[in-house]
Amino acid sequence: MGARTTSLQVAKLAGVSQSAVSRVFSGASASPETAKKVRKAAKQLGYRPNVLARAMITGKSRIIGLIVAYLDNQFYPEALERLSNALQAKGYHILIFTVPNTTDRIAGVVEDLLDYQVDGIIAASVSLSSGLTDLCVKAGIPVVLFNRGQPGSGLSSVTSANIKGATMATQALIETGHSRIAHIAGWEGSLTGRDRQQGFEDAMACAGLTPFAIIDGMYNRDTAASIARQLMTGDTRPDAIFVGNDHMAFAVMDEIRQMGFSIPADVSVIGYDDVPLASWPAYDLTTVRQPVNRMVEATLETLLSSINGQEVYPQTIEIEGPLIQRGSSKPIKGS
Amino acid sequence: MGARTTSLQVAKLAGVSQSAVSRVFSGASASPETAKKVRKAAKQLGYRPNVLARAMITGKSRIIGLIVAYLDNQFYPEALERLSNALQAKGYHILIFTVPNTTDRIAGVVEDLLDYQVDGIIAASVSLSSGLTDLCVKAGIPVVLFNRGQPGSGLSSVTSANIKGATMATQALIETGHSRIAHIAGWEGSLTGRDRQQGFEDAMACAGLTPFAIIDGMYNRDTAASIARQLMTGDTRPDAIFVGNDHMAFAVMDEIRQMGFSIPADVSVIGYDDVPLASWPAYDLTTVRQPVNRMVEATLETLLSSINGQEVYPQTIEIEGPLIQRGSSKPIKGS
DNA sequence: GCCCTCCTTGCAAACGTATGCATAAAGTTA
DNA sequence: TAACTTTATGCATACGTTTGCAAGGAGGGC
Repeated sequence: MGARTTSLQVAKLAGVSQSAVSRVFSGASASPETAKKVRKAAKQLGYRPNVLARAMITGKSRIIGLIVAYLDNQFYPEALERLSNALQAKGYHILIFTVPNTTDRIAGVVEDLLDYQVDGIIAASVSLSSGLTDLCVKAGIPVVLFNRGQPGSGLSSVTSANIKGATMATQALIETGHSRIAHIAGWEGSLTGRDRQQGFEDAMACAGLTPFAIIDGMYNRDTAASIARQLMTGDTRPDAIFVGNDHMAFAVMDEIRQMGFSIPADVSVIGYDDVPLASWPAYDLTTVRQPVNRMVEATLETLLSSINGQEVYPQTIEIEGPLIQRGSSKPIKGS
Repeated sequence: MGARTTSLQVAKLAGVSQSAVSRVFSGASASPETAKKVRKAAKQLGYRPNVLARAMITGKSRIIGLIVAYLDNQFYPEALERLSNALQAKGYHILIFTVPNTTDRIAGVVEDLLDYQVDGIIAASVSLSSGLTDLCVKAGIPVVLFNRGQPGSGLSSVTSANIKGATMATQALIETGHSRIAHIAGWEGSLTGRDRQQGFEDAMACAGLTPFAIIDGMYNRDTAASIARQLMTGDTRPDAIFVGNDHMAFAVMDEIRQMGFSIPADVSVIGYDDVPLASWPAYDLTTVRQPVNRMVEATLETLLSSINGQEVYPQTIEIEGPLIQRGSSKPIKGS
């Protein structure tokens, strides 16, 4: 057992050379009759080409490394599933690397990745130090950042139009009569978080309003919840909270409701991402949609054309998504 | 670019043979001074061993194939994260294969898996036809079923003690005064679903009660929701519903609340899994905990000892978890 | 000082495939 | 039919490692 059949054994059975077998299975030219003999013998022996051996010689492993940090945020499993399905359809597969919250362990992870000779890397919500970036570039391995830009890194990135989305969300709050608007930001170490905060600030300034508060929620449920409690405890309270992502927004809603407040009567809440859970009645969260499908498509297109040798200059792709009005914020008048 | 440094280049720089370099990096014996020279040269060149080449010769790829179907059920991302972290710590990595809901495409997926020369396979909530099982056995690749048993398959499996857990949940409902208890089952094509149903029926029979209804929810949100609506629409309604997993239970709660009923005043709801979301205040779901940690540990222990050549007879491991009492069911009297 | 053992090291052969090169066969054109 | 082009095939090498084998050197016991 454990001895898989090789192309040589197939060759012998089919009465041809090992090269012939290889050519049949790698799509190179071969006469119809040889192909037939080879396929018959292969089926008989249950032969399938060894991907690793093939990878050694071609230099293409057909493995894509995926680095992912926040698997508890529903956005990422969904993205993972779509990435995986799309890649599988193209004959690639995902080698997954989960990275602990601490950023320092990422170095080891990237090195591990390179050891596997991956054809490309998708970094979801993860920042790469310039040293690591160099490592990948030097190894000739394309990297695409998913849902997290990194200016000056020279890497391609695919995100939603975070500034614009946050602006839309904030404007919607302003237009529905809110004036004491707080923002629980995403982690300020991430461009995505900073951009959403930027959009918030722009919209506020544009309306001549001062933010009620801006506090870093670290993309963390507990942090966000305790910030929400703090915000709702003072003598003057916000009448709306724009939260840096849905994952935190759920915690905020939970906390606020537990304090006895009503959403949106006492305070409106808007999130960002539109994860499936946002549409579930228990939360019914107004939020800015990140179009996962199109983000995934753009990511793969960028990555795969890099892999296929087309010189792709680092591009920063931003995809716009609509504001999805739901029950956690006051409805727009007249609509 | 793209030209990674090889052990041969390191050898030349260090003034030793290529074998020496290999031995240093594969942990074989080498004198301290050689090791030092090699490491220095390696660091200077940025050398790291090529895992694929190593895999070719050793026959060990240090890749574990993971087949997973329901990534929208929060239980699986969580399990995935823990599996990945634990495996990373042991020098393994996960090649992920998402499988569409249709069961027929699994064949192709398993073949793809074997092509990558994976050292082992974890099938999460997926059934393998006997043909596929044979394929893996013949290839000498150990398979462990995670959260889904498959009697007679000859494969090891790790699940929670589903019959017992379901019995506990049902008993809790009975003890708190419910008598018209319905069960929205997991997919009847899965042993996990059948076992939980079994536990439900046992407990009911034991108490001399007749199930109010037993309907297959297919592990699907929409299906579960429409069943819930149907159950709550008749003139006699259940006073409790035991749902086959949390994922469906959330849909059931959403639907019931939207109909204007109150939980647990009008109807108690109990789920199964204890995913993180179950403890969030919006649902506060009473549920049977599946101890993910211990299930992951057991899975890896079984899998890795198989991989390391220890003859492991197929084992069926069931891990017990407690009932977690929360607000979606009436509290036990006196507690 | 001799023999034996142990540790270290280099040589060379694998692992299973893809592919350049040369040759043979087949087809095309005049 | 001859010359030339295209297509098919086998041989041999290469990919980057691990590892059995043999040889060399160091050290210990007598």
